[in-house]
Amino acid sequence: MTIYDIAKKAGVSASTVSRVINNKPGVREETKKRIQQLLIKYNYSPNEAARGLVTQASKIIGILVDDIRTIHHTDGAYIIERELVKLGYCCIIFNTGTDEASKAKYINILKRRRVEGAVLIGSSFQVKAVEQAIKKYLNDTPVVMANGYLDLPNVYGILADEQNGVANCVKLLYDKGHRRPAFVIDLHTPSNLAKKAGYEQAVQSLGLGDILVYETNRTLQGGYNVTKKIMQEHPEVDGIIYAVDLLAAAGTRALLDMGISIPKQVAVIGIDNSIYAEICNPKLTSLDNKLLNLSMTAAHTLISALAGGQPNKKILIFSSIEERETT
Amino acid sequence: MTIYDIAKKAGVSASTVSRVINNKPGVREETKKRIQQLLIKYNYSPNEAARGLVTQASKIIGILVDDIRTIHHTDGAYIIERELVKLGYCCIIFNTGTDEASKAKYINILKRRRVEGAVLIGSSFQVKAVEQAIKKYLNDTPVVMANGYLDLPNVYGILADEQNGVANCVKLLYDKGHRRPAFVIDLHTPSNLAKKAGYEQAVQSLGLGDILVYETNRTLQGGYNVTKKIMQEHPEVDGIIYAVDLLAAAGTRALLDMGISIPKQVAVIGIDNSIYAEICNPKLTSLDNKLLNLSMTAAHTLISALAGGQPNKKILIFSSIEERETT
DNA sequence: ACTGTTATTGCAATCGATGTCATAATTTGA
DNA sequence: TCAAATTATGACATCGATTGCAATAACAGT
Repeated sequence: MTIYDIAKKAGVSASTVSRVINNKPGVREETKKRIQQLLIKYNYSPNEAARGLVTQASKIIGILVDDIRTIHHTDGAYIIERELVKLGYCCIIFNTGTDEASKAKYINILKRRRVEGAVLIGSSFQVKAVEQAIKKYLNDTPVVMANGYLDLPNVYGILADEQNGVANCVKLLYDKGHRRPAFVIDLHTPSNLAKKAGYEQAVQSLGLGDILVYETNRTLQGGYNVTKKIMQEHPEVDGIIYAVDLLAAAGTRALLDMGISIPKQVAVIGIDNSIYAEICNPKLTSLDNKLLNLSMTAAHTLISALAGGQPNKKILIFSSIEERETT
Repeated sequence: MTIYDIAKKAGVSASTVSRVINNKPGVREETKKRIQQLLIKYNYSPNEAARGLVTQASKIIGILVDDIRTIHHTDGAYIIERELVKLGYCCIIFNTGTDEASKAKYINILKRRRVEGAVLIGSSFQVKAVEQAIKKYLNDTPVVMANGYLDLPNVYGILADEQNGVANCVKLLYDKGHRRPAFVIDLHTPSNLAKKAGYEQAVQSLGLGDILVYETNRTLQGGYNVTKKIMQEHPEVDGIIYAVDLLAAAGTRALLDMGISIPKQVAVIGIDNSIYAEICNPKLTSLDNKLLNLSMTAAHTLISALAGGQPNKKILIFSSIEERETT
């Protein structure tokens, strides 16, 4: 059922039908009524692709998510979607994985779909390949990075202040008498490297001795094993900060299984203050990077840019520590 | 940069450029090379909307998710997205909420975008308003329901066998000597009602006395409070089955806080076997509805239907119980 | 050299909308 | 009642691709 079919049935031209559909003036009330009834009768729905072709407005926003195992990234995508749908946009969502080349490929797909804006969720987009792809394909399309930044005229960055956040975690441990903190990292994303830098900075400025950074993969088993390893190699450790709550959750279990009391002997801090932190028993103290806030800010930055506004190029979201039972 | 721009620069017609882009035969090798170089030089990307208009193929799949708080629904959406992207589709994702009218609205949006197929994730799509909207707008578009079914020619249902699954949970408790099971439900979705029916059926067939069904909202606080209430009103209860892992996680904490030992005094079973069940301490025994399997099956059912195949109209996915530390 | 084939290429219609401009219909004013 | 102003409507170009068919070019074969 096209606009022409309706026009024929109504005995008018397509232009008139178009006017009615878009509620434009210049149609006699009587014909308008007649056309509206036909539109309903035949379940007419405009073809947005055709409409977008002539209006040069796809009304599509592209959302790329780097890692779907990261619960707040996927949650963030849904939050952003919800805000944009309110304005009549629709969102195409892709999970790109962490590989650079495939990210560039997805940015090209966004171009082919002629998206009006894009949101890149995850710090791993902060790489050369993405920068080049944006320059090449999304040159005059607003791009908002949720927890990342690239220095391009059309890119807006919303960043969590992770370095200071983690430094504050070390200070919290220090204030509670824990002088030998370790840090567990999984992926080497810019975000995680910032966290690590915060840990190192605080350890040095407080004079807490050697840096103790351990690596593992982002699984419960990984978090469990690395924790046992830490305690075996460095029994003097009395606090562990994990790059994500998931690992911290596994870590607390490892500590309990080793008969170590939390937080008395070893304190634990997770990062993200996700639902995991609350489900855990004992409940995790966690660095709250305000990721919900970050996603909302990303959405509204994009909305502002789409409306032709001049949003801030770079916004820093401050963190706080949600203390629970592991410190 | 359109196909005409490239054509002009190459000194050929748009048709020839189109042939090169789509790798069709009938272009001299030399001109082909020349055009390909220009395509790269000017970063040409085809406008998929224009292409879709003439080919009558949007290459878009619509995914509707009823409740983004349900972690396996959102995960399911990403799994389905990944499978379809491989075939060159792109997915528009909407979260509809549980309200019927808005679901119909989103189905209309899918129509306007001329999606080639749709996936509805969540049992709450199993309602009249959705049935009518599908009939009206997606009449000859394959629609796959992940955990739901509607009797329409173009609808395919992938269903978790929740009723039997929960009945088996009651039997498991029975076999372990727990004779007074309670059941906690949150939303009144068809899925949850099936779970409840399974509970009731098993309690009756095993002759375990009164039905003990409690309601709460899907929050940690809700799960915590309802558990305390159950134990206060019915201290004889020795097993609790929760409609979702999240509530079970909160419930175990409530029991522990009351000084009740798990599973000796009261056993706990969650449903979905999500990451929550593993993060919990003690780790939750959980009914595994194979939701990952369900999502994959949904994706492949849609893919088959898109390819013109005749997939099964209704597929039942059998569940199993993942026993951990709470039974 | 001329005709018959075959390999290249271009013209023009099409997809389903929108929007400009011209024209037809209606209303207003004198 | 007729010109002028206003309102309603339609014809047609356009957006950026694809594609069937016609036209041209290249190349054999005799």
